Amino acid sequence: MARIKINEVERENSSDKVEKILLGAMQEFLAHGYAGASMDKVAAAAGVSKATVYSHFQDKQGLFKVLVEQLAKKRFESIFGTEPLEGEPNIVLRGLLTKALNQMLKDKEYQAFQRMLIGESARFPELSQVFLRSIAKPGSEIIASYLASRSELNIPDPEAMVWILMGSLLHLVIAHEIMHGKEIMPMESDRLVDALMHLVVKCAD
Amino acid sequence: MARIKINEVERENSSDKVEKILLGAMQEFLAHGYAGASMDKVAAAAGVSKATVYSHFQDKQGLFKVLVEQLAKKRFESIFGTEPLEGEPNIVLRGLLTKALNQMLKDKEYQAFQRMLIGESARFPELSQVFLRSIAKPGSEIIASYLASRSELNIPDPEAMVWILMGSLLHLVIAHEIMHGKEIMPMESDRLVDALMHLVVKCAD
DNA sequence: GTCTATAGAGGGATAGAC
DNA sequence: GTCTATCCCTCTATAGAC
Repeated sequence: MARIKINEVERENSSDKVEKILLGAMQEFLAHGYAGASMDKVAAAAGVSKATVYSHFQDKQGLFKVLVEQLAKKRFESIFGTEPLEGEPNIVLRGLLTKALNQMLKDKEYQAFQRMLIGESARFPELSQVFLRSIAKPGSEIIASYLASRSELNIPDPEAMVWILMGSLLHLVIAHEIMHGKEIMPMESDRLVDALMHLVVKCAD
Repeated sequence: MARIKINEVERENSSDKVEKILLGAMQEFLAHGYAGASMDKVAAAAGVSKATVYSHFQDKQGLFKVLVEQLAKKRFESIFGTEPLEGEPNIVLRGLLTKALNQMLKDKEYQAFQRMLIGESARFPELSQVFLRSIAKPGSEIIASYLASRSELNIPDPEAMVWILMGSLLHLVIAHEIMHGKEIMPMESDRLVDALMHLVVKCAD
């Protein structure tokens, strides 16, 4: 009985450390990229020794991959946590675009994640593919099937329309937040969403 | 006379080395990012000694900044080398979108540049701003003033429309080439351009 | 101006005590 | 499982010969 308790506690502590390491790794890798991050600083940020890091993860690459997959999973769940899309496009779609854009514009962790994924996409192509498969694609499909379901919108190619919608939002996030260009190329979120809604809704012949 | 000749030759050789170093730096930094690039390999790729690199550039950061500014300048000139936009939107605009998209999709150096700029945009915000100021903004303005000049298009907000157009193209380049997602999220260039042209041209009330 | 050689710091990864 | 101490390598940057 006492023995079992000890085992449970030990297992808990061990899992605790794994989470602390992943948290420290997140800080380091998101801030400095793969090559710029150091395992010493990961260990320090996690509050453990470097040897402990290596006892839970094979090497720097292994830790990095687990971290990215974990972050992608987290984002994935936050997408599928939304209720299914139904109702008036002029309200539902506008709400969706506004909410998605404002969330991306505010969420510094998301921006750092996106920046790191793109920055490392030459060295770690599988990881950017994980992101596309688990986040970009499912998100696109949800919106595409909504657009297709609203036949009154009369959209000739809903899938292409989704590329346009997502690309427009992405462009604003990259130019303004990731590349720090708010002052260089100003554009109001609402103005962009208005223009998109005009294209989607008002152009139904 | 002979002296002058010698000086000229020496000056030429020196400039030659600077260019060779910048070329080597381009290979290294585009392939591995700032932190992942090593000055030894830059020197080796340039065919000079490391000390020579440091005699022409202050340090790693200095070399990196000069390189990025040079690359941005090169791209800038290739944009302003295009003749001014005039004529039928259905031909001129479609041609522009198709050409711009296909060029970006083919040009591996451009993709690596974009990847690096985004990847380093947290550590070097001024450099991504150089890119926005010297490439993204001028390009946008050219297209915006063309759209505004064609009053028959009846575009309520030409600047917002440019965000949408450029964002859509950018999205395809990032998802397909930079993040290696051609197979995961397929989309034909022509299909995307068709959808964009439909929105721009056919929606003129 | 350019080289070789090297200083000096910090990186990833592990051995061995507990 | 976790730690401290350490190995060995590569990195940036420079000193000094030519």
